[in-house]
Amino acid sequence: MRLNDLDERIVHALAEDARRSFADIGQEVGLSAPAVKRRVDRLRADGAITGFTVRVDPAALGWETEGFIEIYCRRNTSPEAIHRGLSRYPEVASASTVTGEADALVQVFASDMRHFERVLERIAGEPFVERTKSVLVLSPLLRRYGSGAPR
Amino acid sequence: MRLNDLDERIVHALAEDARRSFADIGQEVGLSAPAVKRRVDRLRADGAITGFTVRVDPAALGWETEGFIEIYCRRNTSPEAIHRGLSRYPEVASASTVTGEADALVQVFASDMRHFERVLERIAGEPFVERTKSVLVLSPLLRRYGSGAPR
DNA sequence: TATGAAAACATCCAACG
DNA sequence: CGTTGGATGTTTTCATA
Repeated sequence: MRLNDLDERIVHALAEDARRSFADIGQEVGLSAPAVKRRVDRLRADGAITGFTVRVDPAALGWETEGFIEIYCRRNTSPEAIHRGLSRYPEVASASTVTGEADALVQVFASDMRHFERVLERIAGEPFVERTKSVLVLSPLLRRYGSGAPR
Repeated sequence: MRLNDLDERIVHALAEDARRSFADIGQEVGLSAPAVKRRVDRLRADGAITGFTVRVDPAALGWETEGFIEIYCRRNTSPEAIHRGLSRYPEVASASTVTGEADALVQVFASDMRHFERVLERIAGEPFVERTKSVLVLSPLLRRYGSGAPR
């Protein structure tokens, strides 16, 4: 799908502050509050906007330990099953199915090594998980668009 | 700083939908709306919450192809050198040094496979890079938090 | 099909207990 | 931290181009 100029400016405004009022955004882009809302509703319905989220500083939240867990699933595990299984963990920041040997790559934030280990063990114990392989982040070099989508 | 269980549940609720009302979140965590707002204000002031943003479908913005590149560096490559080398690529969304066999894990968004391949080749040709190993994202299952502050 | 005006409704937030 | 009430924001309805 293609965004027009007005939509792009609205998305840009929301990207900077997703809690700005529609009236406020409307003033910036030259529309009334209802007009902005209608466009945002349409963008959500079309799937261009998938949601609104909070930008957090992991360290400030006490999540000092970051790592990636590669998951090797049992045969015939659906992506939906993986999603269901992983979405219960608040420590999971992102997850994707990937090409290559592993089936999924999961990004995890934990308060410390003990916490990370505990999460790893619980995920490894999920019924759809055959085995895991994990790497710890030593130091984040770049976090341009974060773990989310780029703008 | 340390945040308690209540703060964490509030952040989690906002991560799922940053435009939910404070009253709504309050019901979930067992607090009144003003109490939730006070905590959110404090989390913002402390830098734990750095803002609110919109989650956009990368495809809608023309970023159809996502992948991770593991970088194996030459001996004696500093994290700073990796950072300098990678920060010139707008396609690089995040990068970290990691434990394990590879030295760094790099997240890349590209417009399509050809674009991704071009970026991969250019990164592989960097003087500090010995070899690379990459996986493509088949489908993103979960994308919970927005970006933290770049460090 | 998209917009603005207006009204009904919900939410926010500063002051107070 | 909860409650209150005036201010502000949201969302539906309706008329218009």
